[in-house]
Amino acid sequence: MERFVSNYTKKVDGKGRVSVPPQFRTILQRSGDDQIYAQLSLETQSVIAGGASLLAQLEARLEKMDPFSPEYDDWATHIYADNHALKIDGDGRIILTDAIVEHAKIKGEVTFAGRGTSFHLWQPEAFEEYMSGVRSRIRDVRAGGQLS
Amino acid sequence: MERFVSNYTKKVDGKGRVSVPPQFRTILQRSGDDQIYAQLSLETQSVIAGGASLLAQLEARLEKMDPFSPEYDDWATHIYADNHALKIDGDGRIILTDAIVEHAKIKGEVTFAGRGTSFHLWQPEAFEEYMSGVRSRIRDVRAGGQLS
DNA sequence: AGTAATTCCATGTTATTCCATATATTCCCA
DNA sequence: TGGGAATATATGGAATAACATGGAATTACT
Repeated sequence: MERFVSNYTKKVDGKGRVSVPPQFRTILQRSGDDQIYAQLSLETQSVIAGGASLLAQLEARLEKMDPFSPEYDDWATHIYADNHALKIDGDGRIILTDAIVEHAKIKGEVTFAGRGTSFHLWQPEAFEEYMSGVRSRIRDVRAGGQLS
Repeated sequence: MERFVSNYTKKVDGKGRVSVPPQFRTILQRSGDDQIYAQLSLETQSVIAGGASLLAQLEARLEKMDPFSPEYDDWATHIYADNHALKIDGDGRIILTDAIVEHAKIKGEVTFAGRGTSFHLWQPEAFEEYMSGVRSRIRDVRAGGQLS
């Protein structure tokens, strides 16, 4: 399976439309996806996005749980109710929902950040901050001798 | 099978009419449902809704029980008597029964929340409260190291 | 006939699709 | 390797279609 790699920042117009980076669009098309599943992240002010395989991945975790447990209810509710299906239109654009825009504090621009089998949506500055945190944490671990 | 994903809030008019979100309506139509089975939730002030497959799912649980046990009677009664069949009219609307409105404390607006093979009906504020509980419980589990 | 329920219709609103142009990218050949 | 043409993308706006919503008309019930 092809991976979502690199990051791209795109403009959002007044109607909430954004054109999906062609590199990502191609991957989605090839796996037969005509829409993006976008889930609000619980850890950061970002959105986890991907094709049908992303939803399948989440559902696989769900299926390992006891269907009558409260944990199952919580997880299932989050997976489906906090998930937004964004159709890719004829021009390769998606429309961000209000919930997504509010959660990620998006205003004018969005960054699409590759994450392998999925990608994340960020407000550009928030993404930069997050990235510098990521980088310095990795550096710290290395300095401590964990990695060569 | 297609999943009920995302959440949508709709107005309820004086006659109790609500238009079903087109995304959900399409899924129901495609599976041949012209009505919605709506069951009062025993856990929360919400209503569990879906097509014929939802009822089939509930009946499957019933069939695993001893038909001569008191539990069977209770469960069977709940499945059928606490269940309201809501016809979808020509304009894509359903009419909420008084029992549903009272149980979910609906007043003016309802939220349709996707739950995969079914969806839930909530009074909008109650839904938001429920969701923040769901999200924080999942976050707590993760912080405790249960999930990555 | 009176009442309630359902279907039908009208209209404003929203969402989606379509189109046009500017810009960028790729490809081909000199 | 440097144009330059062809193709693809980005982006805004216009046209079209779908939807939401209230009320009226019709039907069913008693």
